[in-house]
Amino acid sequence: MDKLLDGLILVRESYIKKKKIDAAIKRKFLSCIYDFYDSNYRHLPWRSTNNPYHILVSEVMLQQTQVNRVIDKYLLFIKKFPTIEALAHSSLHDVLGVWQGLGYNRRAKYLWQASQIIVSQYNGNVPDNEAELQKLPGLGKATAASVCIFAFGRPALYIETNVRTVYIYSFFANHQNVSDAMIRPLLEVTIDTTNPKKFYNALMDCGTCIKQHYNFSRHSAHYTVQKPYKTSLRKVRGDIVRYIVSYGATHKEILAQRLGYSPDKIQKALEALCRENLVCEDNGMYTIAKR
DNA sequence: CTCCAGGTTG
DNA sequence: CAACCTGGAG
Repeated sequence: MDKLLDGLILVRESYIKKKKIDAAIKRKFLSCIYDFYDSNYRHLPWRSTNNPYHILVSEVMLQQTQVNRVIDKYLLFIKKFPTIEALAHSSLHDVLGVWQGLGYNRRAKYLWQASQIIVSQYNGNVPDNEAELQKLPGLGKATAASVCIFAFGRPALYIETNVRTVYIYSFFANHQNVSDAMIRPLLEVTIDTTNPKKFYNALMDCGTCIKQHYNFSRHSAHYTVQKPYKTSLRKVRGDIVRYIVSYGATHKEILAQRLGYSPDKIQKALEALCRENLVCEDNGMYTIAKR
């Protein structure tokens, strides 16, 4: 791992000297990340499948959560919903039940809706190009690219936190506010089009390693500071969904009482959840939405 | 207890 | 650009 960090510093120095990435620097960069990858490969369940639906599930989970928290949920999810048809035909209630612990409930709903669109409009086949993938709910630029890469082996340009870390460490270590627009051209010339899956898997593992030693997130233009937890509605919303998922339809006064929030907070959270169609009201009782 | 990781949506 | 969620780290 010191070998990775030191090797990439040599890449950085050559790049500063030559001010561009020539064939020699590209070769050096790739050999650094592949050497590391060959001896530090992480055996992750979604790396040993070619099932595009399973890849889609893993990528949606990974866009919001760190690897070690996704592994068990991913295995549980594909066990419970082994095919895209199984997911499409399940209730949102059941999907959210498996999702609890991952966070961001609306993304579970987007994934569920995406599965229904794929079944009804794509004959159950996950689209294999970025434009179509990006039309699906919950898939933006990054996840569309990652599905192209990991499900179909296409050399898409994929920029997420680990990729940013590797490129900032290798090429922008003394910069502030590095934007994705600055990273993209370097990614374009360094990408290993002969094996995009291996290339990006290696970047993921290298990024994770580098982060254990340096935190470059503040160098990225994407870095933001979160609002304080207590002044937001996040926790209340999550608690409500978790309660309804385990106990079924519930009256709002019961929610306030059981969860220990003021009726006002419960009311506000319920309004937001209903507005997003995650929860709905059925004469005084709140349940998980049906669609 | 506070801080922090993560990409998409509206 | 703010909101979304959870749980591990400090």
